[in-house]
Amino acid sequence: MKPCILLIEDDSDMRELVAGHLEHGGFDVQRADDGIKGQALALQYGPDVILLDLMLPKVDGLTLCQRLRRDERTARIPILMITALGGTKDKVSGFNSGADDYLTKPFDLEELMVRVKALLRRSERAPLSSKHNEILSFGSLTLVPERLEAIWFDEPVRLTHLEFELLHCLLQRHGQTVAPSLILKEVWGYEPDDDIETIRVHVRHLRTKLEPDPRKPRFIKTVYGAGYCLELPTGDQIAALEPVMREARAARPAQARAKGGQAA
Amino acid sequence: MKPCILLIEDDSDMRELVAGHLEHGGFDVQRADDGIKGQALALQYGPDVILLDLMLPKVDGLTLCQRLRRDERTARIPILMITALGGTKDKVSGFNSGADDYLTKPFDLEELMVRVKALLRRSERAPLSSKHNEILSFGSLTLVPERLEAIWFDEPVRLTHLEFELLHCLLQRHGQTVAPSLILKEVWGYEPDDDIETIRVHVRHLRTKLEPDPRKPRFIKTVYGAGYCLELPTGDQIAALEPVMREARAARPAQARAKGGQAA
DNA sequence: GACACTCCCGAAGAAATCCTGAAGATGTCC
DNA sequence: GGACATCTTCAGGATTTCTTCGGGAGTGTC
Repeated sequence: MKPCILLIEDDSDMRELVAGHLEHGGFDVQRADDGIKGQALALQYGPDVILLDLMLPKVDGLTLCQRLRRDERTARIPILMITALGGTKDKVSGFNSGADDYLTKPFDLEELMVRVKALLRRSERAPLSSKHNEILSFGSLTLVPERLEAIWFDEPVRLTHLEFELLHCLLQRHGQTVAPSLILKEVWGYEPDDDIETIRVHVRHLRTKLEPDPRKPRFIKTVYGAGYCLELPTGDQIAALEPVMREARAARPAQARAKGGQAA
Repeated sequence: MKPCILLIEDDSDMRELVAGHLEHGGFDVQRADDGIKGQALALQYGPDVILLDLMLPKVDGLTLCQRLRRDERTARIPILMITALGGTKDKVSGFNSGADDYLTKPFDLEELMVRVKALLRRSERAPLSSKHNEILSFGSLTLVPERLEAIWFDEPVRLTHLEFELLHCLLQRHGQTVAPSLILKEVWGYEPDDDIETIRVHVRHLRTKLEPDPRKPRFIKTVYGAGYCLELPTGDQIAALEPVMREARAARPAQARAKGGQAA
């Protein structure tokens, strides 16, 4: 039985290119060229995965995504969003409408294939959001569990598993100081042990990846004798910080952030 | 069991938008369109979180917030304040009247979600300052155990553990003279020893952080031969003192208050 | 005013906590 | 096995916080 994929994309060239590749890869592909038809087809066929372009006529991708999530019949279908990153912040912060993964144009067809298969695999073993596999967004930060990535001021930052969990833990308690014991329980699953040293190292790694100047943390603050506290910018602060972030990134080699991160 | 949220907002469009999103996110939402109804519903339902708009007919948000805090039955419900103004002034005065978190319009619905969930999680947080976990407020002073901070005349002041405990101890006995032996027992856990010298130093630190002129204490007074006594301004005195505080802060380098405090 | 007592100040030592850099340990992929 | 990424552990140093101490100022009593 071939897995069924719903492809919602208005540009016909792109649509046929992608659809052809998927069909050649052994998938059944349903096509839609706007949001309305997309929603109808999603209900009609109950596809295994939905590929959703962000820019769509009639109903845009974000709205459609939310609608699909709201409807019980389509709520648990994995959605892969296709977008042009680096545009307005609204798009990035809009990932929270319930997508499971994303892909930026232009993308490699093989990479698309890999991601679709990953989504299919995941929906088999983890029927619903068992832990956190939903995209979570807050201001200038977006966490994408599917690819262990943080989109931070419009640029993807690769994280390790523990770094991701740690950041997730702090984000869930944004503005609050989180005690080491709680972090250990949530991220490591430890009990009343106190291996605080390990936390420190991972916090440092997060800082080198996110902070403009890791020596003087702006966002991941430490509260002496109490724990760590995440303080993300909101509203106007985001726009005000953008030049700072850009400059900091230009100063540091990009590879130090994207790949090595801590060792380099 | 769904967590219950009380949403107090006069603008009906905004109210339904937020309420819908929260309900979709798995919350029970009670709605109120003015301060009076809001207070009534808070008592009736005992919600887990209260979303409170600042601009309200009948009773404004700040006043309502203070009232809710004063009433034993609603005192420990987390309050998330929503306002159109982004000025930090309003923000801290929001905290000052007892709010736990703060959001400015326009805000991202997902961000609201994260904050609400963070507030719900508060109960499980590890108490930072050993015993006290709840925001304690009196006039122009608010103690936030969450961050080991005191909001003092609309400006956050970072405290150390002992400073916080000491101030907390004095605030709980506001207007009374607290004997050193009692302070030692409450803050240090000592018994009838007399290490009064240590107390003096910490009182001094508090004074350098809070008093306009630490040499002539206005608020943390010493009662010769008896102990210390906290006397905070009330009512009109607060407004009268604000220019004094502002001037004192401008005269001293900000870093001396926020960071070093005592050593510098 | 002399005296004992209490309190404030500055600073320096002690202790706790945190950061840094780097080295092992482990697991994965080719 | 070797290259690589990740996680943990550790020692040294920097920072923050807490305590202690001597000198001096203030307070109350005789």
